[in-house]
Amino acid sequence: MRKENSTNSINERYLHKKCALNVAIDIIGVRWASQIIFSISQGVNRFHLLKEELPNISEQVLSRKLKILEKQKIIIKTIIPDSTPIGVRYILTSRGEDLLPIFENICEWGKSYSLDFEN
Amino acid sequence: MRKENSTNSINERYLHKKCALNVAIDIIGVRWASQIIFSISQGVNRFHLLKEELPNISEQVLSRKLKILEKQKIIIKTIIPDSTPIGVRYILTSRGEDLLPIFENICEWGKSYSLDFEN
DNA sequence: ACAATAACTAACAAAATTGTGAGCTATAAA
DNA sequence: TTTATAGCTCACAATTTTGTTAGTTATTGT
Repeated sequence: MRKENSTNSINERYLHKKCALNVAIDIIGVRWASQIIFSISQGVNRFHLLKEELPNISEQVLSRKLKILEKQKIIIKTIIPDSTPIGVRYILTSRGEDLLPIFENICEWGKSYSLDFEN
Repeated sequence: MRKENSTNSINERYLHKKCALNVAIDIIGVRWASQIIFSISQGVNRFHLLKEELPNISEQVLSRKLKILEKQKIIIKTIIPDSTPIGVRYILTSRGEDLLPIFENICEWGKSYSLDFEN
């Protein structure tokens, strides 16, 4: 899937090495990721709930994004005991929770930005 | 270039409307953008200096990114008077400067993240 | 037996971002 | 007059991300 030797990949690695800012940006900067993390923090923490909350996301895309966030240790997938059909709940790790105050700041910045442009 | 009626565009608009967090993320989350803003804040504020600092970026890509940041009113392009060949200097707007403390936080988060993964 | 629900997955296609190669303008120094 | 520097722009191609369609498993309720 990913070509390790494309300029694209080389540039990605270059930026990651240059500054951890770029590492973080590549995690939170992809579509849906920040919104999913925020939604989970608000209690929208199950597959079908996220599907309702984000009506335009397909199941395959949601599944993919959750899997990536899990691999990045930002969320943990837990099985709800004694549930049928089997229930899954996603919770934030402490690393995931550390993002929430940052999101607050980014959001504030975004609001003042939107004021100028969307109106 | 951009298809206004693709699901991709519709989803983008949906997320922007849902929360300004997603507006901001779409600005700072594209390749090179955050690094360029940070570099300019450090005095690497001319076209050729940025080219040196980021050896893997092509002139066309750098030019494109600067133009977008200018349109977003994050940087301002100023002509250096009485310079030959004509010199250009990029400076951050106050909106651009407001990003710097946020970048600090994101960077800190990225560092602790990298500790777990890159080593 | 059949539909419904939760939570996926695989193969594929479309769209968007990112990068390439060549060329341009203007000025000045060698 | 050729070369160098600063700062670009164009048309195009490669790569990556994002979205689509059609399934699957397992269990419960009807």
